[in-house]
Amino acid sequence: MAEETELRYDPAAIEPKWQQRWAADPKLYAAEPVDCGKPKYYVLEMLPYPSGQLHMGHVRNYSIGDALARHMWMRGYNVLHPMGWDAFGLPAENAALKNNTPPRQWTLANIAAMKIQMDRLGLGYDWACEVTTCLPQYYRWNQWFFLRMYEKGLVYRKKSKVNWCPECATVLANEQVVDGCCWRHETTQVDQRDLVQWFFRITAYAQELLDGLDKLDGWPEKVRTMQRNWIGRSEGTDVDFFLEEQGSGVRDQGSDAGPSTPLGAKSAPSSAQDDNAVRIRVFTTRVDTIFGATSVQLAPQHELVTAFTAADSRLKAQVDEMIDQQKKAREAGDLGAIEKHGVPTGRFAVNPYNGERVPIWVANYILADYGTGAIMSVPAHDERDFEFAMKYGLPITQVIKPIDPAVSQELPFCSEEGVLMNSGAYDGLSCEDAQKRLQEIAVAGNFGEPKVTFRLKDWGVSRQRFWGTPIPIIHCESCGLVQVPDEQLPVVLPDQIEITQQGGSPLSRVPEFVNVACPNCGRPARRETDTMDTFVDSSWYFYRYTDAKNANAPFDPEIVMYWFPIDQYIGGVEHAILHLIYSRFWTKVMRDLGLIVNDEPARRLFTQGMVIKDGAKMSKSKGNVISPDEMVGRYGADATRMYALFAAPPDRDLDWQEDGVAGVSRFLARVWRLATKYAPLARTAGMDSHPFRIERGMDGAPSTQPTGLSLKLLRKLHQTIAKITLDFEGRWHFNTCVAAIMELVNEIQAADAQLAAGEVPAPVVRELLRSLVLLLAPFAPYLAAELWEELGEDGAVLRASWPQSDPALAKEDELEIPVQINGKLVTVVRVAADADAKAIEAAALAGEKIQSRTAGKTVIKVIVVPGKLVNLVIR
RNA sequence: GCGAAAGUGGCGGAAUUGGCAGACGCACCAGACUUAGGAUCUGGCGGAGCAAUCCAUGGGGGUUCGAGUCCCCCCUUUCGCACCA
Repeated sequence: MAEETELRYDPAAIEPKWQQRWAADPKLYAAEPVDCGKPKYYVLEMLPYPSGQLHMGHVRNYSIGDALARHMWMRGYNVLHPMGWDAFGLPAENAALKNNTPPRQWTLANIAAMKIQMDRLGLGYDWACEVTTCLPQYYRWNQWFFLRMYEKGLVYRKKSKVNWCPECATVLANEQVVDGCCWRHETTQVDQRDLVQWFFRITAYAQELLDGLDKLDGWPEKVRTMQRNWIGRSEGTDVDFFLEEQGSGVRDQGSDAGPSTPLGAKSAPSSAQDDNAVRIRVFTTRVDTIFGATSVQLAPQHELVTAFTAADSRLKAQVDEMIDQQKKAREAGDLGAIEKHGVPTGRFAVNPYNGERVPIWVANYILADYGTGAIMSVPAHDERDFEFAMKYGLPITQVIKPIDPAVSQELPFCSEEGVLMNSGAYDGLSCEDAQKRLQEIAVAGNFGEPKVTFRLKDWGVSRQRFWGTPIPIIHCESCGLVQVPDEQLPVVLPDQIEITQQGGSPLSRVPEFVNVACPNCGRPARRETDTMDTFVDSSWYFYRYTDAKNANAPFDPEIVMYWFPIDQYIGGVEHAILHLIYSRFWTKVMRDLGLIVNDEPARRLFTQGMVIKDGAKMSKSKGNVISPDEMVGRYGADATRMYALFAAPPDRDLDWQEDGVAGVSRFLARVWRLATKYAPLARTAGMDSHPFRIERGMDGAPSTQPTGLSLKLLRKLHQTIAKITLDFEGRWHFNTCVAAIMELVNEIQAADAQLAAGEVPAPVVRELLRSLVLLLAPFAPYLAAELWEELGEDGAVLRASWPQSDPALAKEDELEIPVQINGKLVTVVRVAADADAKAIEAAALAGEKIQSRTAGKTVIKVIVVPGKLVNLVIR
């Protein structure tokens, strides 16, 4: 065997060879037709943004998904395992600015580069259903959906304060604002601007999106909680306080020329409770405390404040300063830490329940965009109001006392375990009863109603960018907003465009794009120049995969019905609210459009941990980025992927240590040597030989039974099969799967001398190696393919059946039972695996160490757990 | 501040139901082989001790024959939310 030393595991030779073979076999990873008769399995990984470079997070995500897909193929499923590109978005425009490369060209080149990286990694995707969101074949359906939603009233336009990122020069959704800064530019503070924007009415589905979470038991609880908090449902009451008229002189002075009276008030009524009085609507979850309201607090941006300040320059200055201060705090990133601060407006409001007059203040802690932007302040029963009242010496009136007299009455008392006091006719009612009663009164008196408020806002989708889906609307001077007719879709992005850093939408500077005949009246009109948020693209791309080439519809409902819901979705937890809530919304909209029947996109969701390096997130700025190409080049794709699965359980963060990759690579080399060495022996056994699978005879007893070393190795094999199979069913601790394969290999390796001496029959060797390769196939596909061929097997290893564990063979016939005295380990005894408690106890007591330790002592109690342990309690 | 997850050797981690703590790998140490290699093989590797043994899963208490695992209190780290009325 002189040449043996020259043979080495060489991934650089093996991997390209199989890449070529696989590329020549497009059927290999292809989904089969819906009528193929097999059970389906849809495994989906989040599609990447084509930055040009895969990063380790992708490698990890895709290694998990690919292992699962390969396993399911081997289990005989019809697997859909697609990949695509989230190809619209700002970086392409930035690159265009920097390199003078058109976004399209830049993006498509990046896609080509990343596809090569994916192929090198050996990821088994069905490229026939590839989706690239920046191509008109895809985004025309964004436009189509937009129009269908527009027709259903789910799309609307409104002028609103929007989050504006000066760096992106575009609007951001609330979800894209993190600590007051842009999610892409973490140090760039977001401005507020007034713009007319397009919105998707996601709030129409707020309740359903919330309710659906309870049924998504295949999703991590963490994600469900985050979505619940984001939707932020709260039940309460809207109540109108009445604006008390000022002394007639003051009022009359400003009323004509001054601010338009807010909230539809007409003339100045004499009575505050007149039907025509200006109403200040507040939202409260604690209407039961309303008798303790000692002021009304308005957000600085509240429209009534604007009205007040128009006539009061001193107040205006104070309010402006407050808004400015909020802005600065946001810049500093500690909006929450800002001290409560307010100014009295000098105006008063009347409590509709008792006619009490309370001052109206403007306060910096009132959010303009939640509820009504106005609250009633009840210092005795709300911590924030308490803090505020203490600061400004506002009265604090207790109106709730605890039910349990033992509970401290110290204010603020915020519990709802109480009864009313100082509340007139309602004294003595429980908080809960009072809320109901007071709501009824408000409805009857026409000054309020029960109200459910959500924190979730409608989804602003307008972006003043070039590289996105054009919004398919035409502005016509005579017809207004006109839909682009379906047959004119897609509205295609112009090719020739100069990207500049000027504000506003780049498309507005392309006359050929903007100028269009109105589809309605034919007169000159202008196209909408906003493009859609890229989260639109990723909200439904996984439906398109099932029928990616359909030119007549976004997809064929029949095909979607077969594949959906997604059986397993895998991605990073950073998408827990943005992408995953939009996707759920889109699914419900498509269902209500009659396109699909499923309520939710994905049955199971798995969020993998981050890949970190030296305890910190990999980032260019920290200079700790490890490139997948480098790893693949040095150790091969198999070692890189397998390390990504081995180094930590998939749901936890993974610290990338190159030494670890080298270790996995050494392991694969060991497998390669072992398999190559004994493959010739294995091949001498016939293809159908399974001599040591236990056949049951007529009497139920095994008719063939391996013995000695063969038994030992086969037992380990079948234990390993059982362990890994179980993990694929749901626990997904692939790190221990890899460890189990290593143990198996170690055990076979330890028998090297006997194997070499021919002490193990060829059929057993074949069985061992064959199964080892099958177990390896989801984790190290290249090596598995290579060794499969080496073993003389026909066809792709992916088409072979996943091995089955034979429980009879996996079962140990002798066990080591630990024997404890008073809970401390003293010794172990070997007993038959099926020994009963009595036999185990006898064996334990017979042991020498036990004898000497119990001599002269009293054994009070003997605990025997068959198969587990013996514990002697002695004194 | 609120909520969630986590805390185990020098390091990544294992222990699926309360039952031999440290599987598997890395690093390290010793040895073998040698065409000297970032190769391979053998052995060792939580701490203390010559040893028998004792101590050890962030800290402290508890339940139990028995606790990394269950309960209570505390500490630390990470993540999410953070005036949502």
